[in-house]
Amino acid sequence: MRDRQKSSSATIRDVARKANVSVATVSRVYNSPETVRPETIEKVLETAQSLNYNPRLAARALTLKKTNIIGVILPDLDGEFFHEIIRSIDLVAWQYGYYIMISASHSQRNEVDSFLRLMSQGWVDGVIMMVPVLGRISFPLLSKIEIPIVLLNLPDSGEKYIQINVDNYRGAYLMTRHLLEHGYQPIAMIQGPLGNSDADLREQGFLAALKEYNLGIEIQGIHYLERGDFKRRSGYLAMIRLLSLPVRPRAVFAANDEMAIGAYNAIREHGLQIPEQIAIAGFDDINIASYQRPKLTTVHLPITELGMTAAENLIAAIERKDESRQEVKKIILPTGLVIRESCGCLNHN
Amino acid sequence: MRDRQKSSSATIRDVARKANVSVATVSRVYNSPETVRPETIEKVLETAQSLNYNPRLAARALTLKKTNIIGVILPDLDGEFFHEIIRSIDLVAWQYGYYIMISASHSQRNEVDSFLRLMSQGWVDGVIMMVPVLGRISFPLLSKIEIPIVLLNLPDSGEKYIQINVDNYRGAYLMTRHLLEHGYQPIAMIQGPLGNSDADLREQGFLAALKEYNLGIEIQGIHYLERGDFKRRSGYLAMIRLLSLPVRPRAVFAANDEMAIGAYNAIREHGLQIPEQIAIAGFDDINIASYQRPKLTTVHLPITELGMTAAENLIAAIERKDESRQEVKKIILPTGLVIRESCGCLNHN
DNA sequence: ATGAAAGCGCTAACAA
DNA sequence: TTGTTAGCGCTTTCAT
Repeated sequence: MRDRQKSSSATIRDVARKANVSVATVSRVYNSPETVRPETIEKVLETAQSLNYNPRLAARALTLKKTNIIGVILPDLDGEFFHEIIRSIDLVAWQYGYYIMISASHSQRNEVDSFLRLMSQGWVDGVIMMVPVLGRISFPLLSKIEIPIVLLNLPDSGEKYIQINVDNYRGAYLMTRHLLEHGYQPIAMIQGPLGNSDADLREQGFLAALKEYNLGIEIQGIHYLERGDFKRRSGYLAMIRLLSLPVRPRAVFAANDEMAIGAYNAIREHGLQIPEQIAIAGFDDINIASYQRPKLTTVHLPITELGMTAAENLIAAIERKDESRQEVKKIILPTGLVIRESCGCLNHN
Repeated sequence: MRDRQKSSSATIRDVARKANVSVATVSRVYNSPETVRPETIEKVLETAQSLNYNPRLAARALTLKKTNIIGVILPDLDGEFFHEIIRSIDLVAWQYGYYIMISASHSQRNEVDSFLRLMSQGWVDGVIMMVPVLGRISFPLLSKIEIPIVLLNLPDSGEKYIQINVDNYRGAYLMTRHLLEHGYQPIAMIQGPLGNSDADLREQGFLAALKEYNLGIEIQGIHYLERGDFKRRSGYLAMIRLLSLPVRPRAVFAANDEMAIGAYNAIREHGLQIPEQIAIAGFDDINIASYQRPKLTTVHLPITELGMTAAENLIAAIERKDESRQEVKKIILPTGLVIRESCGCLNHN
């Protein structure tokens, strides 16, 4: 009458009973084994195994107020980036014994806010969040959250969170200089969408390099800056406008690879050669960049590092007790040039 | 002396006290509002809001033995598939109020088994799992898990789980027939890795179509089946072997798009034209398939449907009480042809 | 080194 | 309709 072992999994009490110890001892075996006698440990562990016992994490979470889950909120990213970010976060999370809970924001869902509410329901110990544009994030709401947050790729907003960025400015600056050094002029840029901080910084880097050469976006009254929206088609359209200029740009720097590929198409349609007549450079180093013909020269984004750094910092913040949990910190990860065929500079080096 | 409102979030008791009701009433407001008076509901909700109260899910999980989290275990997928699967699962999970916990299996981690253990720690109500090859999965371990499991894209193993597959056989069959109908002969196939069930089924579909035309993989003593490993390079190498045959195949069906793209390169290197001299078809319909020149004809995989169906079935199984939780069910999702340029059949239709 | 017991926040009988 | 109370499975003082 006493062995009504529920077929569902065993609890700490079952183990304690069967091993003739108290539940406290069983608990200790798992949490502070150094305080319990070796033989006891062994006995408990054996019993546990025979009962197929595993500590129920939810119960643990209740007492400890810690779930060991970290939330990851991502916008509508390119599949490749998405994958890479998750992978890298997962990699370090796993190492530290954390699980990851994901929200891939679909366009039909109020991504950030709605998920943040869930976060506040206590499922996660911390959050890694990437928001596409500053306006999309609600700082008042964010500030209600009492758990550590790591913000990815957000413009400098003066807000006090751990922020990890990629060096858009420098990447653009270096690429532009590279193009300039090889004598290309005029150089045009196909910009990203208005209000997108990545786009803004890339433009600034571009302009800074031009300025060093005493150039600007306007030469002889011709304007060499076109705006796109990061999508392929906008690159195509922007390129068409650029091609109809009285003086064609000798090189075009697209603010991302997708637009660069769009530009490829426009150029091909006009029967021009890349890089012989027009050099092209992109930004992001997405997978297909290297499959283009000619292979696209671009700026590499350190996605893996971004994810790993985010996870490391978040976990550090979580595990740093009380004080200074909401650390303020800004990390900028370096970008690097990937010189391939489309800029025509490969063998001049 | 009594208002030591901890700055950390409020509990159900705080709300009850402040609203002058019992905790049971507060709980009811959230779980069965129809059993409580409207005015009371309002009062409770207001108080809750003023206290910034949210039910602590971990506590709820403890009593209910239900976390509303579903686990997703994926192998080392292509970024695009990965993204798509997660997105689609997330989409329906969200709808039903579930969260998703992910494990992206890195090669350095014993993916399945180790994560399954975590699953058994009670964090998740069910698991969606996709394993690349049958051998990689441990059924003995699986059978210890007491929660519903949905298996994705697994070969028919006779095991009793909910399984959702994609119709590899039929896709390959249809594509082969398509090629045959347009008079191509001989047709070669670049196969996937040994033991991979997707690959096997694709081969079977291919052979079935050939047989209908009274053909086989061997014509005049020449063998038209080459094995690859689903990676681009193996497609390239296989194609080179195919090109050195005494009688070149008129069409080549690669068991996936990556290998088809590898084949493109080999063909180009030999100075041959696609599809004029050799028609090519792939399988998977990955993104870059349409960026190739000529655009790759391929078989479309219903990834979104796969993820959504998986999530729907898993949740149904979770919510179906006790009886028949471990339903046995096998769903096969249809694949479809995507006729583009590389098969040269576009305008014959 | 080990045990007894209180409590984490919530739900669900059972009573009223 | 609402309140009381006993757990859910675990950790952690405080005793022993």
